[in-house]
Amino acid sequence: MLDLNFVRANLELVEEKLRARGADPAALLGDFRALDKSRREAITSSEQLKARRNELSNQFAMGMRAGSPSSARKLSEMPTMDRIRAVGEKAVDFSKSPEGLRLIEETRLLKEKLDQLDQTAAALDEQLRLSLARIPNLTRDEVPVGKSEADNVTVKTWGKVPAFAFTPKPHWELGESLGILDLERAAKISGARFAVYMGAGARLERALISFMLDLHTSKHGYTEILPPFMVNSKSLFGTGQLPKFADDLFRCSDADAEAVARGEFKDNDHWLIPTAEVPVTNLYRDEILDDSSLPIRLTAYTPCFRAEAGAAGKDTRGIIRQHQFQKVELVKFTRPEDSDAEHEGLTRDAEEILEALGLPYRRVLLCTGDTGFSSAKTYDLEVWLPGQSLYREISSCSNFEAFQARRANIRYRPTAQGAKAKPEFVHTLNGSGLAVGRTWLAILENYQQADGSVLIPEALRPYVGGLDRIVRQS
RNA sequence: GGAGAGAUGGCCGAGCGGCUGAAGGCGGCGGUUUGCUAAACCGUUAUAGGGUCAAAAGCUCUAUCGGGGGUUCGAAUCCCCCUCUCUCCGCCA
Repeated sequence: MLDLNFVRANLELVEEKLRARGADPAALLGDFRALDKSRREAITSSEQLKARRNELSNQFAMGMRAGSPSSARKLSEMPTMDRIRAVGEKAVDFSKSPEGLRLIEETRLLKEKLDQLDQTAAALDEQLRLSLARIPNLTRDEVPVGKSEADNVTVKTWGKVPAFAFTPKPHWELGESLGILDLERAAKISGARFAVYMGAGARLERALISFMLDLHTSKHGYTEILPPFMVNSKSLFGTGQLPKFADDLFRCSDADAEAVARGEFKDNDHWLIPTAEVPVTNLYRDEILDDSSLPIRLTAYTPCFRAEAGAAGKDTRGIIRQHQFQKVELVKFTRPEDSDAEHEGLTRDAEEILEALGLPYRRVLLCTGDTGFSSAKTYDLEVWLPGQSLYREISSCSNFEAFQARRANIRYRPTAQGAKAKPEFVHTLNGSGLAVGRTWLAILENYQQADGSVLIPEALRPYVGGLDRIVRQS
């Protein structure tokens, strides 16, 4: 979410940034000015009435105290004689006096007006909040302007694309013929876009998870987290999946998509996580972090569940696009001034997994049109897939700046300069390190041999019990 | 699932119908003292949204004691609903 004050003061800039994304500023910001203005007017007049109400209430309290000491002091604290007198005074209670009755009447009238005004103010506030919640993050200036992934810019390329003396096969052929991947039975038990891994295939998937977590925790300084795989809608709002992307999510029977569309986010409904980013980033929702604890670097393995509503017919072969896939995620919380460097570092941490596994890849800086809703800047890592002769996304590393922190209310208290430091929003970042399923298939395609077997990368062998090659299983 | 107890500021913890945004303590910050450190003492220390202001500071108003609703002239305090935490019982991987 963008800062309301910032949008108000920089409306032209916001419009320009939205256009760069290919969004329609008029549709998103349309009546922003008018809405903002009437919201503030409603708040102002409501607060004036409230000030008057409090004033009347004070007058009443003073009247009670002057007219009837019994109300000013606790009976139990009075000497006996005062107590007897105080009880007698109830007959001349201030609340029954003409002045008291006048105050009560004015307050009552005031309340009627106030109830109405407050309703208007709340409705306007809600409208503004909701429209703000649907505006994507502003991309940074160094993000290239472009419409689609065709306009992304390759920043670097690593590794040698392997040359084969034979025609390399796609992973679905390799997986089936090796007997380690069964898509037909997966379709039977769960439907399309699911996979069953068997034998060395299952072992390889598990090995990759451990390998990635180990590298990130021991070498890159991340703390391992194992979060819930279901979250509530408040969390999904916090990281930006809701309200806009409800269709991409699987939700449980207690989750109400229509309520979400109205801008109601609950803490007692359940949705399957589309990425570990959601539970891990929301770990610190509504908290004020200690300055000295930053940056916080967390890594988590989770399955990820995606409805893939808009992807009908896309990537139907193999396991590129699944309703459930495994992923090791990297998440950071940083001071604003550090997020840029931490973003570079996080991307490097993901790249090192690819390098350790000897998988050729390139790093791509996403253009404005391809950058995700919540992100200010995103690098994609794309792994080379010889079976299909193309680079395919295997990691996406984003700096969200304060966008998610503002939605999730994650702050820290700066201690610099000794001045009275007000809490500020942290910057959040995350990236895949890596998508395990796609790493699995990249290994199959890159390490396939003429005889149809697949070599296991050196670094991974300790994780598969020393196995150096996957051969056909019976 | 059943019974009970609880949720208060960065943290702990009082308050249980009226100048209570909230005692006290801890922590933080500033200062005094001190050869340095420590200790002691004094002061200060919530967040958000409005208004004022060119802007900031300041001043001012409003809201906030788990969330929502109600009673009342007035609610942290009384009532109802919900969520979460803890204890006991039941069930369960």
